[in-house]
Amino acid sequence: MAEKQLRRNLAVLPIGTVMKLTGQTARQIRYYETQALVFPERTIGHQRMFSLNDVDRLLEIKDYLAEGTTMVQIRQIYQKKADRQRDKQLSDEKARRLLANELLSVGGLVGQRSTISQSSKLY
DNA sequence: GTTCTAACA
DNA sequence: TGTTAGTA
Repeated sequence: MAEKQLRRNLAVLPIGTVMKLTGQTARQIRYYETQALVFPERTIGHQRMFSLNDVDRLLEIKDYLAEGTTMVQIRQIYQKKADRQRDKQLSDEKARRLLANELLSVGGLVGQRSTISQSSKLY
């Protein structure tokens, strides 16, 4: 499941393909990048390479615009979404650290017990 | 031939 | 946002 999501983030599409996929002009697509709505990678020759997720994002933007949503509003929507994802990531990391610490302490106790039992055998 | 940046009769 | 100029 995480592998699929990883592939969707692979930047493999040149702007010409994205134009056909989204029906948007190169001018628009580049403008949306300046608005931090999509984040295409760059080749060594500075050419933009978009991922499948970028295409989805562009299609979403297209719908928002069709509904009359302004660029400012769209930017805020994705900004907040990005913030929520950042917070979730942070809380996930915190949870992992807590779990890791618990496992470590349990392992430590087990180690102590075995040490105790071993030492009790010695007596 | 495609894409990029910058600029505007 | 369109379009064009000069590049890479």
